[in-house]
Amino acid sequence: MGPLDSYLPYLLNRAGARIATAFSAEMRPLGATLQAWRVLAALRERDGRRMGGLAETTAIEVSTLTRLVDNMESEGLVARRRAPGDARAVTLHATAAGRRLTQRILPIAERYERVALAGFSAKEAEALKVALRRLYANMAALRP
Amino acid sequence: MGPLDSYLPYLLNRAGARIATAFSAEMRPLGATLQAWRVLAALRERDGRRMGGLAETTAIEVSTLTRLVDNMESEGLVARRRAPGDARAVTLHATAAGRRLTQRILPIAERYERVALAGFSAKEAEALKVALRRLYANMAALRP
DNA sequence: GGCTGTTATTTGTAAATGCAAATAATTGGC
DNA sequence: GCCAATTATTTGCATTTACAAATAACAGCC
Repeated sequence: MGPLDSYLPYLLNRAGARIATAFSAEMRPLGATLQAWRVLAALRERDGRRMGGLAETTAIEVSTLTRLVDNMESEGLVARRRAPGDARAVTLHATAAGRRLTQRILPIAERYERVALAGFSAKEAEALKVALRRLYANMAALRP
Repeated sequence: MGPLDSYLPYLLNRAGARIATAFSAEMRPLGATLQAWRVLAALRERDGRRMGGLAETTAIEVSTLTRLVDNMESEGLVARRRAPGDARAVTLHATAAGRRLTQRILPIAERYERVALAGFSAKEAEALKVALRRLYANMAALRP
């Protein structure tokens, strides 16, 4: 293996960590966290998801998610309901307060997208996204 | 903001998390961790780095790194030395055992690079790396 | 040479994380 | 309809993590 900064997982993690750290710092004054935002964003896209599905799309471990949702629930941002037709499953729903918080975070998220992609042409940005989706799919190969 | 999976920080994190989880699982039987590997890889590239620089290149928080290095040191993988010319600073050095472990991990790391980039042409792979470096540089803009 | 402010690392502490085990409920045979 | 195997979520527990404060040593200025 050559220099570290030609190693893809390294580049990926390094960029991801930098965005995550900066974004987390922005969340703090709002009393939110990056992970909570992920959950809210996922629910904004489709409300009433199950814990398992939510874990999958947010890339948060289910047991971690359980406790994160505990907190968010006690803060009144989301509510758990029993899934209709399957009493094992739980569906998660954003509350009005949750949706309000989502609206406050959205412009910040949009700014991050812009800053991250500053200097990229539309074509380059799209190519990067396509590549990241592909890479994600590739990694499914050696999953547990 | 549109669908989640057109949001760049999301794509980045999701891909990164998947690689990290899978790679961590591979490290376990070796008695290593992903973070320890990052340190070893950074030392392989240049031994005798300082803690601060190491934190920077590995994207591990310095206080986290201190304790990670404590562990690695007690496992005999690395050794701290006082930096010559500056008694505040510490330089970190891989031991023979550390280098042996590095050699065992290298082929795994190389496999991950291959799997992640499966189906990418050399040109596409390089474009992705360039984009990730650029993105990383862009994010320096709104750092603490 | 002795302050003053800065830099490098560590430590205190509370919260987040992840694996494994536990719990609860479904499904598919039979 | 009952049992075994599977699926969805939660809990137990030990580790990792990050922010902030503490410590230690340097650098420049007078």
